[in-house]
Amino acid sequence: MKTRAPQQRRLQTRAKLLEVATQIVTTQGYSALRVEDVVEQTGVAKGTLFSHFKDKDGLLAVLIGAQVMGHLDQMEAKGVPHSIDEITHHLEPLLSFIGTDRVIFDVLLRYSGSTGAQVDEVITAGFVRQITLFASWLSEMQQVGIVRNDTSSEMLAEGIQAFLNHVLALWFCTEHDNIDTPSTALEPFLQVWLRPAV
Amino acid sequence: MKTRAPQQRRLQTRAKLLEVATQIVTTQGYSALRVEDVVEQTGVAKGTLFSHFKDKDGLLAVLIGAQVMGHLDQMEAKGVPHSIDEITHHLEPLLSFIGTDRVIFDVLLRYSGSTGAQVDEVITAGFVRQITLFASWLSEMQQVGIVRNDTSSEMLAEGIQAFLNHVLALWFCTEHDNIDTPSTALEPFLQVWLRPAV
DNA sequence: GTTTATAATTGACCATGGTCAATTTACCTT
DNA sequence: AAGGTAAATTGACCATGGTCAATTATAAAC
Repeated sequence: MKTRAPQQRRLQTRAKLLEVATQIVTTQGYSALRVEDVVEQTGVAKGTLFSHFKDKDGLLAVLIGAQVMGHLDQMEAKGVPHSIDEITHHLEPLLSFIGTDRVIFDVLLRYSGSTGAQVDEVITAGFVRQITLFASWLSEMQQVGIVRNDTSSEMLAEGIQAFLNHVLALWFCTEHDNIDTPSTALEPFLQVWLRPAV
Repeated sequence: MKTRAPQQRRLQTRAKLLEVATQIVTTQGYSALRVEDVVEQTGVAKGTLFSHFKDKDGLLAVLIGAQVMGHLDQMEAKGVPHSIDEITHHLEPLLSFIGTDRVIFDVLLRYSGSTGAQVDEVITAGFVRQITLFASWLSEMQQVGIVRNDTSSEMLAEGIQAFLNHVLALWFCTEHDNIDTPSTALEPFLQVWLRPAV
């Protein structure tokens, strides 16, 4: 199957859609995004949006993916954590971003595990990158002896991912009448998961 | 606020709704459940369904909750596992039930963490019971020395929950082109999470 | 410049979940 | 039995995401 390069017009339309969607999302939040609003404000028909994005979640995934990538940049810039606590600190901005809106979490979870399948997907790429980043941290931390050494850094990285999702799920379920923020709740799990045998 | 006991009629209506919904779900699967179908086959108006259940997920939660409770009964009957592997075996039926349909996972996840808030909710009750069961297993296993003793059994139980959700999320994301079943994937995580320091 | 093939867009239409003012039914009081 | 009151039910209506045959714009071929 041969695919032709997209025309200018299409790229412009896509850019405009994303611009409008971003605008709506930043002023009203992710949950408030309505397909109707996006197409109306973009000045385009509804069908057009769905020819650019598989579904509403596909659009959201692009928006959210961009944010996640930004956070990953920040995290990467901070360098390898010196302690398990510091992992939590590095993660805090990402966690509180996801914690602001349930739909962010939902979209991330839906696309989370597709390791390598179609890497063009922003979310997938983000997850791969995140796991890779975690693994590189952990590998170095293992060498310094502040993280357990009896299993691979990849396994440990995936575990962090699991705990991340766990505390986020709790965060949304308890309707925030909970005292712990996601990153506070994460801390003890990481300690038990990562600390070397005594 | 005083609440009067529900009348016979209401109980019958609810029972009929659940009966029909169960029928649809067992023949066509959870994803195929349509509110329209349920009310039509029950011979009742749409509004009635929503006066009995908060929303479609609320209805699903009752159906799914019943199944989960059944699985918990089975698990409880099997007694305390003798090894970490055996935990996976005990969990396998529950895991493969959840693995059959994404909506089961979604509903469970949405209601998962509401620890104690309104225990009338079936799902919440199921989760509380599950965590309690895990914790009791782990506590005994800790005493025999086959599970790490450097943290509470409740913490370990919650961790199992996190890994359960993790492998299930992976299972649905990879569209099953994955070789590992959820319970196969779970095994290594439990080993690393639970095994005592060497 | 005309023709032609394919990319891009359109918008009427559909599917499905959910709401709520109005109506009917059941129960209690006198 | 009549009347009153709250529970239970109704169904027309709405909100929102998504589809697809038909139409229009673009670029390549001649």
